[in-house]
Amino acid sequence: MGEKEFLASYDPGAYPAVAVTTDVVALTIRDARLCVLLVERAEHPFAGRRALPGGFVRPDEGLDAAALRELAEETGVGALERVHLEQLKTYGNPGRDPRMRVFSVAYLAFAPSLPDPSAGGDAAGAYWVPVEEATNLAFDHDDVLADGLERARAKLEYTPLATTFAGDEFTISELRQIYAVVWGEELHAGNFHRKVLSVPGFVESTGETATRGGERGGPKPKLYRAGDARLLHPALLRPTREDDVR
Amino acid sequence: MGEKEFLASYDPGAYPAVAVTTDVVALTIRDARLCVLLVERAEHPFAGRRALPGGFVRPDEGLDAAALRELAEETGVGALERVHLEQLKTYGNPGRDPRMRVFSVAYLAFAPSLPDPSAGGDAAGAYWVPVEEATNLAFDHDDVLADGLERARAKLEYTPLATTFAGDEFTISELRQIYAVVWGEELHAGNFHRKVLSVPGFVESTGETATRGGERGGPKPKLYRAGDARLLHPALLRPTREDDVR
DNA sequence: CAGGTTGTTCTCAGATCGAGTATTTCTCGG
DNA sequence: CCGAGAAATACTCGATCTGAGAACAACCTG
Repeated sequence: MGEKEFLASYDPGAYPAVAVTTDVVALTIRDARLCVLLVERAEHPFAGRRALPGGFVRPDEGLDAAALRELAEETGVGALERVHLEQLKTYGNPGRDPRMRVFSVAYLAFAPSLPDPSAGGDAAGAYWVPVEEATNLAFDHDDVLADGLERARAKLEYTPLATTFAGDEFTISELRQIYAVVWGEELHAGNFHRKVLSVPGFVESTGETATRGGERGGPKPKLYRAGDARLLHPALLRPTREDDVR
Repeated sequence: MGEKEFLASYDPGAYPAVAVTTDVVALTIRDARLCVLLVERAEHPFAGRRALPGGFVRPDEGLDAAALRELAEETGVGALERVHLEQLKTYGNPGRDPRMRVFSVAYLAFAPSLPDPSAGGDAAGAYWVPVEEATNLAFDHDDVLADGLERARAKLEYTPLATTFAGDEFTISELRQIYAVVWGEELHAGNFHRKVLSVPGFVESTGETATRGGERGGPKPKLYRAGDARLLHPALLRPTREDDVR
């Protein structure tokens, strides 16, 4: 019966204290690797272990605002205009924090390549780690990261969010690289090209051309910017996986 | 820095109390209408208004368990084997409950047609309401319901969850009805038939035939049961919507 | 300059889709 | 008991989409 059962009988202090935090799975691409932002824990539980950045939701702060603030504190502000931030899932198993009942609302963030976070913000020990190396995290953050990665991979299929990993202007090949890195498999260049240009609103041409060809040769590619689509229609599906049955 | 910032400086009682609840968007199909389970509030805030069923998460209870318990309390147990329950989203804006800071973890449930809930359980005022009539709910439950409906509609596209609205055995037409009711539009019978049978693992034949034809005529349809697929490959897409751009 | 790489466009066969038709088997109201 | 209408299922057809590969020119590096 909604909150009413609880609140009708609510006696402040009668219940054990609970805390609500937000944790952020912030993803970016650096050197053709998918990386996640981690911090090193100094304090007691899991001291020395790496964890996702996060923290307490303040009394008058919304959840989205709390996640955005945490991210800004770790990465240094300013770069935050182009990030995409969305709620991922809430984790609240008893015992996930050894000290008290903590509910963590996890968020997923996509960011273009950012400078090393150590420089700005009050977070001394924050850094980007390739996702394959981000194991053995504190709390249940291994699970959170895994859920975030799966969500990110799925979102690339039917939303234009891959463009938030790129700069303002990008080439089709750079976009393909993003898909390849996040999905962990190469894509057919010709088909990808055709597909991207055929989905309405995915990218729009700037009319310009890059000043240089690729690293190892090739013509100067055309430049594009993100279009106005919110959903890709039809979707860009991952190469067939076998995990569709069981 | 995870929970550590908060907990390092945590002084029980120094922070205003917060509460965590679960609310359930439980959907079923009755009389060819998509219905949601609502309860009538008796107590103070929003007294007399309808709300989603939900309640306080107990100290040693996980989130999924809390949602399942709430649902069982409202619908009467027993029927719970065939329900699908998944986390939807967490709502925690300050002010969403006028009395104190409440975080609500919303769940989405799909259930086959159930008996009227008033009969069983301790919830006197629970009943199924067609979703179009479920407006003006307490708290921010209008938003929660809207999010749940959108999620449900999307999930039918790429998962076999529509079968959880049906009984153990069903006909292709009954399945089509479910899609039509949830999506709010008719589907081409022939194409739907072809599609369902061509997606591996969606349904499997029981070899049996219904004992009767349709209400208003037609041959006795074949019976099927849910297959072992977790994802539909390729997906069953909704007829083209225009809300893909903006 | 030569060889290898890349951006971009085409081709082609196979799968899929929307729409419509055909056929057969029912139910129901005279 | 009959005939009309409805539904289950199968089939057709043209348009579209997909994956795989080839072609070609532009461009880098050495």
